[in-house]
Amino acid sequence: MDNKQISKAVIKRLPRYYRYLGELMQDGVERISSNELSEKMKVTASQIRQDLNNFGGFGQQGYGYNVSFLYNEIAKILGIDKQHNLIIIGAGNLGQAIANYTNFERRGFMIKGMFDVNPRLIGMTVRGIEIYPVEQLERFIKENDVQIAALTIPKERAEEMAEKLVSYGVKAIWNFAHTDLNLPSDVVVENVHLSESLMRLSYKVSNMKK
Amino acid sequence: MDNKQISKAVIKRLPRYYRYLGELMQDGVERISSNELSEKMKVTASQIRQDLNNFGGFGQQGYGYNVSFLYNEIAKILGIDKQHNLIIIGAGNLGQAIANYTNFERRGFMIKGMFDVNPRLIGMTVRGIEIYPVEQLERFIKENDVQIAALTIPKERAEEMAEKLVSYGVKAIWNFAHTDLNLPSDVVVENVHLSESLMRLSYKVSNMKK
DNA sequence: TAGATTGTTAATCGATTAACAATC
DNA sequence: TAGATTGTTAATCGATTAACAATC
Repeated sequence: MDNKQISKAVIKRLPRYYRYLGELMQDGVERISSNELSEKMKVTASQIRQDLNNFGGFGQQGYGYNVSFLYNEIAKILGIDKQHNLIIIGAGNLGQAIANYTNFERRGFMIKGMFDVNPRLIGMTVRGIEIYPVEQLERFIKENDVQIAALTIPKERAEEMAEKLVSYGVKAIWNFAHTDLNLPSDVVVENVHLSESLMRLSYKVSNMKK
Repeated sequence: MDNKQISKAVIKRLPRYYRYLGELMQDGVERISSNELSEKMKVTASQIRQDLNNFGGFGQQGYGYNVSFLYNEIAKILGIDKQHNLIIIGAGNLGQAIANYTNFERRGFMIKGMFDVNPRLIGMTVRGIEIYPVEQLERFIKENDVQIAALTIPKERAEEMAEKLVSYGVKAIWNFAHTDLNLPSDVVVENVHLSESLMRLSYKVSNMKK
């Protein structure tokens, strides 16, 4: 919809704005200025105004921002005002952890099914979500209009599986495997590399001492 | 040890270098130039050289970098050449997923125990790691020299628990709770906010179309 | 209207890339 | 020595912050 390219740094911050605005709503706050919000979030008010103005003038001079309006606008920007169908590849602990997390569904991410190669898991359910054999992937993806696949399998099989998923019509991979996926440029990949996160933590601990 | 401040962007990239170097080692590659590595990793050779030179001259003109030497140097920088004792707070799926991930231990992160409030879980073990009641936290942390705590509990109890952990001597929190922790500045926090990651994915999917 | 606060331009800061002399 | 490639300085690019006129 927008023509000018929004910077990656801005996108990265949007979900955090969304989270804070949600909390403000729960607390019954109706309006907030960029200055108040900046104190809460520990960022500059300037950055908040700059970020939001990438998408349009959501505020009002002399008043600030209407919390619930802004909340909904950010939801639209993030595309979480629409439903997304999601499957989980790999029904191990991590896959099950994701399946158990009900908040995703509240944000429009419908977990349609889980898939695994382990015959002992097939047919079991996690919070009502069934585990299917990977042989049924193609049909399932097409029948259920699956756009997103969470990939929680060992890195050795990740790339091959990702390619398969894409060929079946998946548009986005939420990649938990400890490897980079090389996929066509029209496929979206969001990486969650836990081991890298832990190493960054290690760096900070090791180089603390001040 | 170093005096000049290393930029956050550089630190963020280090674990990825480490991963690629590890793979090169496994493939029996002994030396690599910044140019070859840049092609593999899809970054500029300039960036690689700049990044590494924050920490010292690891390469050699006309030769490139010795893979295993560089691998070990980055391990030292990241502090993963030393052992870190870690506990997991919250023995749900996510906590168990972390406990099951053996690679962490290969990198020196020893998972000493898990803790939960649910009496039904107490005494159970995950891959030999025992689940203890939270009442034993203080003693356990002191007796086992625990530096790092992975926090996989609901956001409502996260801040309070984090403060407790810090008061017991924990120096770093690996935070999976969907909230920001406000802790003393000498405590290290590394956030893994899965719901924010999924929203970023949603943004990318929704604004794709090119 | 006066006060408050946005939207937006300009200034600053930091990070990335390019270029090349140093040197193995 | 000649060729290759680093280490490092300089140039560019992008992101953040400051400032203030516009306006509710």
